[in-house]
Amino acid sequence: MIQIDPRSTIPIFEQIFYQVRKMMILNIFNEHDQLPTVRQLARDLGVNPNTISKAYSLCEQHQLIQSRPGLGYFVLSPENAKNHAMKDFKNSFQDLFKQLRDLGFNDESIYQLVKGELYA
Amino acid sequence: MIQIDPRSTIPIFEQIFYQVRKMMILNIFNEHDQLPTVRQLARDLGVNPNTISKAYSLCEQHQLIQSRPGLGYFVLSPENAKNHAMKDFKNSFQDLFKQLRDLGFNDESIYQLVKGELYA
Amino acid sequence: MIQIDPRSTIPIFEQIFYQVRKMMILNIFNEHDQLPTVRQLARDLGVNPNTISKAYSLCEQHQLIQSRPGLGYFVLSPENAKNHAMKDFKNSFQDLFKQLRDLGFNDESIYQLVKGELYA
Amino acid sequence: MIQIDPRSTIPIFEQIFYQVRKMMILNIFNEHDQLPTVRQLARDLGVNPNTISKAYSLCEQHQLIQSRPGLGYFVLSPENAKNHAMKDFKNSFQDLFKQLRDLGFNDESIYQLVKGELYA
DNA sequence: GTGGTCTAGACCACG
DNA sequence: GTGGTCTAGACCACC
Repeated sequence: MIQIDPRSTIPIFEQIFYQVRKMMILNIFNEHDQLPTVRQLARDLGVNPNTISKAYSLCEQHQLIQSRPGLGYFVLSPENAKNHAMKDFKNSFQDLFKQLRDLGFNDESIYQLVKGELYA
Repeated sequence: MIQIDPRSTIPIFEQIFYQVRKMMILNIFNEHDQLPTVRQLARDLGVNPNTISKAYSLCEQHQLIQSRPGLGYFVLSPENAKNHAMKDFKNSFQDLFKQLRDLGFNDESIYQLVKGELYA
Repeated sequence: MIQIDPRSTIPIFEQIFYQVRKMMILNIFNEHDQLPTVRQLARDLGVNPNTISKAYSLCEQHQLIQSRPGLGYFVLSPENAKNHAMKDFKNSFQDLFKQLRDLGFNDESIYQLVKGELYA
Repeated sequence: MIQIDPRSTIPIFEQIFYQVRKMMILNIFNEHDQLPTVRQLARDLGVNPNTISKAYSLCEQHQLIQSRPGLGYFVLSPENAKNHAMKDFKNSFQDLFKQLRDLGFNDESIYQLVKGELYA
């Protein structure tokens, strides 16, 4: 289910982080579910187990999943996943708005630009 | 006039690229103007001249400025700068929209989200 | 009666060791009492029997309980449990004091810190 | 200046984290100072550069230091280091108090125990 | 079996 | 030169 693009500039471990977060938001991974084991996912994706560990550790840092040594990784809070993602998106939009304002755009013109793109 | 943030995660050469593009859009740099020399700007910003060269090369590559060997770099087309920036912004918005749609958001909810952030 | 937290970072076999020690100190387990059998406790807690064995072995190793092959495990000495726990606590405090002293704290400031926390 | 004990049960990367935090608190590392480079410290301590990276990343996660790719790691906030350490110590004391209370100790007897150990 | 740590060594981007 | 990513493979503790 998890897919990566080895040619992307985004590091593999980050891609996996986003994928796990996404699947938690889409309720494909639910609370208390066990994630694919580090070794299994490494085999499936054809990457090194350390890379998976790094991805899962990143998820754990952000309180999305939890490791139980000897057992595996388990989904902690899909709610956190959603909040985390929304925060990211809001920051991204605010960053873009700020850059546009710095370029002389007023809010009305930004609004028109965004609207045009959304319904393009 | 050009300012960089050494603590930012954005590479310095990219920051300079964006700043040059921005100053062309704001008509601070106008057509045919000469840009600061590589060495001068390197001194002013306290960075490696190679970094300035890389930034200027990036500008040239995108048809914003032009090098005249032995003389320096000169503004080519503020119009190109504006088009280039708009293309970037549109791509950024489209990327965010795509990610949100992948997370199950429909266009109406994306619209509400963006609107809420813009007039926050 | 014995409870564990599978989400804790403390290994389960250690948690069980501490619980047994605690129940001996609180006179819930008294001298000569038989402990729950390895299999029974494993079922009750939903953990691997090997984990229980490891916990009981640890208790035995510290002279808290005694195995009688073919019969089970029996409480040896609640007194030892208490002494063992006190030694642990004293070591923990001494470790913390040492670390604080290494950070430049004098005994008076440590005293104030601890007092503040105790009666917080 | 940084020292590790390879035989300790505490992972090397954590030992280094604590050492860096300590040296920031003791003003051996001051704001904006550059830390030893990853490769240099790896050579000095005789460990793998990846281990140093992991230690430094941990420091960065906790907002103690900051990486500037291509330049090195730099001290961010000795104040954060102090706050972070104090939080750790307070949690440790509270944990010990809680365990003692669970064993039937009242605050007065805990107070006497700690006082006795501190001025032992 | 599981995750966690560590080593050795390669390659890349940035300055 | 710097840090960042990734691989391959080892060893450990825990279950």
